Amino acid sequence: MTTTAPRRRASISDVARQAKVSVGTVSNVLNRPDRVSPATRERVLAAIDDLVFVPNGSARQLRAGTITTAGAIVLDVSNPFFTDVARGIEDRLEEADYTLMLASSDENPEREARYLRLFEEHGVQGLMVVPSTPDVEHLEALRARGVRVVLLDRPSPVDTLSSVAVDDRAGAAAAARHLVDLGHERIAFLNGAHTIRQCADRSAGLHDALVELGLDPGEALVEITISTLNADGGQSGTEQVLGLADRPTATMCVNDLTALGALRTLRAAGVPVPSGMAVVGYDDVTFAGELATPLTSVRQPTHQLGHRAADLLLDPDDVVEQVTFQPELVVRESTTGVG
Amino acid sequence: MTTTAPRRRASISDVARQAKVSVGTVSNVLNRPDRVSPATRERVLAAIDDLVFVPNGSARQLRAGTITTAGAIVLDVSNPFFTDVARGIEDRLEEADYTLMLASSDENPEREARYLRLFEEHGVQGLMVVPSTPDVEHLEALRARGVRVVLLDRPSPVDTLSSVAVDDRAGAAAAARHLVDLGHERIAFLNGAHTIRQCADRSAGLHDALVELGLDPGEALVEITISTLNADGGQSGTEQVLGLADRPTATMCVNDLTALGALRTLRAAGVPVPSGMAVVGYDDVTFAGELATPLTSVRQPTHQLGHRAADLLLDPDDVVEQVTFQPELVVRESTTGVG
DNA sequence: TTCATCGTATGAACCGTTTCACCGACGACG
DNA sequence: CGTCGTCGGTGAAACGGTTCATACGATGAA
Repeated sequence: MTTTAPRRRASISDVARQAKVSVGTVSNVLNRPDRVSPATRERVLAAIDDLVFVPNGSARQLRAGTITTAGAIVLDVSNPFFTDVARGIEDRLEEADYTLMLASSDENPEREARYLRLFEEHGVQGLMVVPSTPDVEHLEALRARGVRVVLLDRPSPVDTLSSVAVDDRAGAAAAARHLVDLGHERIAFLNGAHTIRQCADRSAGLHDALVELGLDPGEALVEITISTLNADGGQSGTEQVLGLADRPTATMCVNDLTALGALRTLRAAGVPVPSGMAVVGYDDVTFAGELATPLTSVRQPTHQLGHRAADLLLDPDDVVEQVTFQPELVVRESTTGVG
Repeated sequence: MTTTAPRRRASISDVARQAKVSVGTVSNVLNRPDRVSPATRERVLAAIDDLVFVPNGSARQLRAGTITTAGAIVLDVSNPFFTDVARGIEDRLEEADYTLMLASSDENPEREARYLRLFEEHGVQGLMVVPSTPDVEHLEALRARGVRVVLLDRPSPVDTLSSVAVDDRAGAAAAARHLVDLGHERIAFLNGAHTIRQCADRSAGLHDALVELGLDPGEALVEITISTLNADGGQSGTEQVLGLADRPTATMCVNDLTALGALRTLRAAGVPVPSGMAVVGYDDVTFAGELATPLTSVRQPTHQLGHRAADLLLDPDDVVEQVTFQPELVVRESTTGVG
C-alpha cells in the first residue's frame, strides 16, 4: 500500500548537462556513435546510465517520423486461428527487427475503428487487419494517407489494397462435397453474420457445392446465424438445430471453436457423432484431431498466412498484391465414424 | 503493383489556415468544443473533414504527457491460457476507455526487455507482464521511473510491485495428491525451465505434496525439462518418459497444450490412458473436457486474473497489492478412466 | 608561416500538438 | 457614461528529441 513519487523522467538535455556536452552530441551518441570521439562518448554513456535515461519515443518519432512497429487487428485474440496467424506475423517481423502490437476488434466495427485510429495516430508503419465489415473504404483511405495496409484472411475487393487470404469458398465447398458424398442431404450451417466476409464466403461455397451436386440449397441447407463465433455460439446454434422439425443429419461449423461447442451439446443431448449427426469444423486448430470425436476440419495455412502478410507489409517497394492460399480438408471421425 | 505517393499528413496548422482561425482554436475544437462558438466550430470541423486531418499522436502525447493505453506482455500469444487472461484485461480496460496493446515475449528475456522498452518509450500508463525470468529488478526500476507495473500470473517477490497470480504450488499439490490417492507412486512431470516461475512453483508444489504423503520425491518424481511449453514439448517429453527404464504410471504436464502432445504421443504408442499412463494437465483450457480422453486439469480463473490485473493498473490511488487466486482441480477420465 | 583540411562538437530550427496568459468586443450595471 | 465581467479567440511557449549548418582546434602540406 505505498505510493511512489512521480519523479520527472530524465531528458536528453539533463544528460547533456551532466556530461557537459550539447544535446546534439548526446543525440549523436545515441544514433551515430561513430561520429563522436571515444572519450566524450564514454562520458555521455556514463551520464545516461547514471540518470537512467530512457529516450522519449514520442519526441523521437515526432521529429524523425519513422518507427519500426507494425500493428495487427484481429477479430478475436482468444481464437487459436488468429493467434497462430499472429505468430506467423511476429516471426517474420522479428527478422526485420520490427515489433508487433496486437489488438482485437471483437468483430466490432467501432472497436476496429478505434484501434485503427490509435495505430494511425501513433504512426505505425503498417497495419494488418482482419476487417469486421465487408466495407473497406476506411482502409483504402488509410492507405491513401500513407499507412501500409494488408488485409488479413480476406481477399481484397479493390486493387489498391494488398491482401493475404485463404480461399474460403473452396474450403467450404470441399467440406460440403465431403458431406454429400457421405450421403447427407440436409446440412445445418452454424455461421456468423454475413457482414464478416469469411462467413459470407463459406456460405457461398456451401451453396456452390450443393448446386454443383444437383441439390437445392434452399432445402438442403439450413443456415443458423450465431452471434459469437466460439464454443458458446456452437452450443446455442446446436440447440436450435436439434429443435428443428426436419432435423439435418450433418452440421457444418464456421470454425473449430464453434464445432467444439456443437460436439459438447450433441454429447449432452445423447446424439451420437457422426451416426446421429456428422460435424465438420473449420481451421483445424491444434486440438481438432485429439477430441473425443476427432474433428473433420478445413485446414488453413495459418502461420504462412501471417508470415506472408508481414512480408508484404515490409516490402521495400510497397507493392500491392493479393495472395490466396488453398485450404485442405482433413477428414476425421466426426464425419466418417470409427475406422 | 502500384505505388502511392507519400503525401504529407495534414497538421493542425493546415486546418487552422484553411478555417481561417488560429491553431489554438483548432485544438480547442478538438478538446473542449464548448469553448468555441458554434459558427467557428463548424468551420473548423469542415476543414478537418476536408483535409482528412488525423491528429498526430506523438505530438499530442509529447505535449500532454498522458495516454490511455496499457500494454501487456505475455509468454506466448498462441497459448489459450494467456489469451484468456488478455481477454479479461481487455474487458476491464474497455470499461475505462483504455486500449490494450498485446505483445508476446516468447519466454525470451531479450524480447521481453525489448517490448518493455518500446512500451516505456511510448509512454504507456502501465504494463502488465508475465515475467520470463525470476528476476524482477528491471520491473522495479521501471516502476520507480513512474510506469505502473502489475505482475501477471506471478506473485510479486517484492512489496513494491503489484501482482495477480494463482497459487501454483497449491494447484500442483492438489494434482499430485489426486494421483497418489489413485495409487500412483511414480510420476513424471513434464516441466519448463525453473527460471520461469510457474514452472518452479509447480515443481515445488509437487514435491510438497509427495513429502506430505510420505513419499520420497527423489524416487517418486521424474522431472523432465522440455524446451517449448506446447504440444511439441509434450510430445518429445512423453517420448522420453516412455523410454525410461522404470516407467512412471502417471504424467503431470505443465499445461494443457503439453498434455495434448502427451496424449497424442501415448495414443500413437498404443499406451492406454489412464490404465497405462494417467495424464494431468494444467490450465483447464476450453477443450480439455472434450478430448478423446477428457483431461484432468487444474483450472485457473483466467478471465478474473486479467480483469483484476487491469483493475490494479487503473487504480486511482496506485496502490500496490498482491492478489492470489486459488486454483481448482477438475477431475476427468485421463486419471480416473471411464465412469 | 600560412592555409586548406579534417574530425568533433555546437546550437538553433523544427516536428505537431496543448496550454495559458492575454486581448478585444460586447452587454450589463451602477 | 464609465466600469466590469464574460465570451471567443489569439499567439507563443513548451514538450523532448533529430538534424544540419556552422565553428573551432589541430594537423599536414606548401
